[in-house]
Amino acid sequence: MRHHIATGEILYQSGSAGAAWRVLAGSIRLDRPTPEGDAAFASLAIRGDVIGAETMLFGVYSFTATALAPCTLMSWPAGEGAPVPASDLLQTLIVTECRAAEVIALRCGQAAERVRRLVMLLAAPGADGGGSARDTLQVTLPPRQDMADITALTLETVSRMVSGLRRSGVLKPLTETGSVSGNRFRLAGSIGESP
Amino acid sequence: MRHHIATGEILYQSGSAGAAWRVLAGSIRLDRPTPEGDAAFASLAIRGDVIGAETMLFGVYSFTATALAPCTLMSWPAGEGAPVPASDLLQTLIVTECRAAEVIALRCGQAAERVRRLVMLLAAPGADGGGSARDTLQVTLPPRQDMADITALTLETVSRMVSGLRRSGVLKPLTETGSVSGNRFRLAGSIGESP
DNA sequence: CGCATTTTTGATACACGTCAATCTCCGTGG
DNA sequence: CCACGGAGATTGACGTGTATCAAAAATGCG
Repeated sequence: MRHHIATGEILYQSGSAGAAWRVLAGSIRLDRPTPEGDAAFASLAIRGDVIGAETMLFGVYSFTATALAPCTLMSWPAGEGAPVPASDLLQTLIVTECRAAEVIALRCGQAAERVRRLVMLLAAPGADGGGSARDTLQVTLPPRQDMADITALTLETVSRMVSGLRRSGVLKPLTETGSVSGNRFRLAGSIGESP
Repeated sequence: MRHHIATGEILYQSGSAGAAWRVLAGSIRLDRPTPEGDAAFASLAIRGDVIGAETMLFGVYSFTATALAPCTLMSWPAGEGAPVPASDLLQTLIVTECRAAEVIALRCGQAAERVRRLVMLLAAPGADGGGSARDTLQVTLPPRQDMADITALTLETVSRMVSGLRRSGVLKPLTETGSVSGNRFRLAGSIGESP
């Protein structure tokens, strides 16, 4: 029932058959095929979001879903055969609209601000072993190319901005127990820092 | 049942009570209030789109809707009291997702391309008196500041690009019978022109 | 250890933002 | 009817933030 995928893995392809999912942890990028044949970034899904709901009408996915970080997923709705309540669909619709608005906002303003906002959006309350890691936020940053696609910047600019966030102390490298995972960070100052 | 609003008019305000609408003609911008107090562009609605569906769950609008051109609207769903079929909600959800993806795409690439794509998106089959105005596309361009907000460019850059489109013959000024409407254009070459 | 991939850093160019002046379009009142 | 004034649109000159090109460094993997 629960499903796990690693960074870079494709959860489903546009056009293939399948069902909807709820993202329990991690982040997912959705791409849609362009008339020119290649795929363009279309949206972002984070913890709590439902993706692939279009299959309930079409049977096939409209977008391609790729993991931006290790993800935990669950098929949606929970009760397999049962019809989906209208309120659940509405809820999904609203969250989707808001997520879209946030992604659109990620493409406004200067590069440093945009990358910072993306990092904040991806951050989740620290889910480390302890249990009650209260107000510490953590992020697993996606590959730079993906961050660039999302923010409409280039890979190089994103890299520079991430370096800046590290230097300014907003991002502190985090080492998993045992191995060193290069893209995991702890966030200083949870919400609304200096610009 | 049918409702008309003019360019610049506000259809509804974020936070106020009301119901959902279907856009029959024209285009609408949706803005969401930011933490800083002001409003930021959130999404775009064009012919066929349903907006304000969140009121079915919350009772109040999450976004502020402003007309970008003279609009014709209709309350949604058509049958007032009746419960909305799940398939209609799904349909709305899917269209919303696609629209969001298109808006996100409007913020990729160079300025000229972006403005051209926005114009194409807003264009509708010529609805002039004739009846069967077959493959002629027409647009009523929004104020330049709104086009700038949508494409994440500046008012001045948008103005330059629109001028470029006029000079290159893509946009041909259109005069209404009698009065001259400054922002109405006819499109040369309906779909997929040279970049 | 050696190779492929990703990330980082640097130098340079250009597309777009910024500031400012002018123009056009309307409505208003003399 | 024309002068006046305001709002939006257009155009120009200039500076800068980011893209681009290129190379080195770090990371992961067999």
